[in-house]
Amino acid sequence: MKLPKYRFISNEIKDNISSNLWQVGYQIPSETELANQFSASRMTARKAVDELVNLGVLERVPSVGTFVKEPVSQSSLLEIRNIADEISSRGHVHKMTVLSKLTLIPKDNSDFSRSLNSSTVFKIVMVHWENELPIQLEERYVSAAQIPLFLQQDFSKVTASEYLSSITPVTEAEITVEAVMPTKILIHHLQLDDNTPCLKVTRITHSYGKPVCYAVLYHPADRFKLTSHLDLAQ
Amino acid sequence: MKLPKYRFISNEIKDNISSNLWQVGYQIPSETELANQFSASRMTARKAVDELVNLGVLERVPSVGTFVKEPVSQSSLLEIRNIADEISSRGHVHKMTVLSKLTLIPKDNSDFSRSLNSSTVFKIVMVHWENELPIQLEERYVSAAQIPLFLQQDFSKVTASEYLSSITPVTEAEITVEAVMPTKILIHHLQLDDNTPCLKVTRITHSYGKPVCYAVLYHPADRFKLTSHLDLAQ
DNA sequence: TAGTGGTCTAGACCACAAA
DNA sequence: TTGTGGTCTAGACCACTAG
Repeated sequence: MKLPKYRFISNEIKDNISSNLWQVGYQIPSETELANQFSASRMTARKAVDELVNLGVLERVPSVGTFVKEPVSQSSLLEIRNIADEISSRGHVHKMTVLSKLTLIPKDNSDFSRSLNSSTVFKIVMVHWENELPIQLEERYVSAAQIPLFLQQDFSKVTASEYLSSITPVTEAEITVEAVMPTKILIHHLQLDDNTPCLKVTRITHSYGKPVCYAVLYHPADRFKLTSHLDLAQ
Repeated sequence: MKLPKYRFISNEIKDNISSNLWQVGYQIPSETELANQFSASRMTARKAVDELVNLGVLERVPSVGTFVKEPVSQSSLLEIRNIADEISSRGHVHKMTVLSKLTLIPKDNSDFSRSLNSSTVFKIVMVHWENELPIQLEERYVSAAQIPLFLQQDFSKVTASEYLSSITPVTEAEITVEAVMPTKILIHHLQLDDNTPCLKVTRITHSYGKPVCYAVLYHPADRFKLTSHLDLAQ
């Protein structure tokens, strides 16, 4: 029932971070210092730091120090990464333009209405840019009943998926990936040759069993790959 | 450039597992024993075990011992299902034809040689058919040193991925998905129009850290979608 | 009771980065 | 030169399990 000392230390560190006392980029006390502060050996202090490094909360830089790490946006597996983060993690500039916002009463035969199962649906169409080059056209449908303020958000500051997951966590996702030839609209907005295929990613996200969002993402083949790393052990 | 001792120990353990000397459920030597075997302190031996526990390769049972853990079967997440199973689960007939079998001494600049890191590589090219319609062209590269009998298998009975996982379990995978226009060879073998894009799936699988297989799978866009279901909760 | 993993200590030496 | 993390040692005590 007793808390190990290293766990106590790592909890204290976590508290300092979650209370914003130690913000992203902050250099935490050295292992020796932590050991002194908590009257522990360096090995024990180090083990506390180890835990948080493995959790992705801290980052070690040899010979320099240990720092509070930028939290990774979404979950680990075939992670639905935030496109804005992904672009900026490549050191590039992300921009977003909205093509249209609509409120729809879906016909029952459309794909998204079957999935969302809602009487009123918001639709938004956006283009994401990486360094002035369009990289993704995003069509997104959400249930108006669940996310009533969806269309009033400014998605150039907080991406649509960030906004949605701040309201309601994503617990499940269905993903479909296809290769398609672009429509005229896609050719125009993504500035394509007519012979460039596109990756079409259709993603239905659920929150505790309820469908939240139906999204269709188009990416020019020559500017985009989908990658994922799987750890099958465990 | 020197390998830390704990890494050396964990490599030795991994070797014992991947060579099937220590099978699933096997109780590995205790930490004290490992320390003696490798002339290390118990803390160092323990750190080696820690690594593999975190990787999900080993499992500790307090007061009892440490055991080789069951790897989760390949099917769980974003699984690329066995194409034969998938086709027959749709009630269709699967057939496979081999286009070529080769033994290669890879040049260092090829994608697969960088990944496989092997001096001799087997390559096999196959086409999978669903009800007399070609649905996938598979290019597969494996390390000759690791899988010496690869080319002698009859993959119409046991698929290549089944054979490989019977020899050595897949513990990790890197997957890349792209949309590409087909080459002439693809157009011919997959019986395509020249305007049909293809999904190109590149998959590198590892077994306990060692690369096992580099596979490139091409699917006609109009006959194939990649789907996957994710449970993000927990 | 003997053996296991879980925790902890008080040292030590190293390579490296920054001042 | 100083401080950092990276590694390593040779002990120690504990709670727990199994024979």
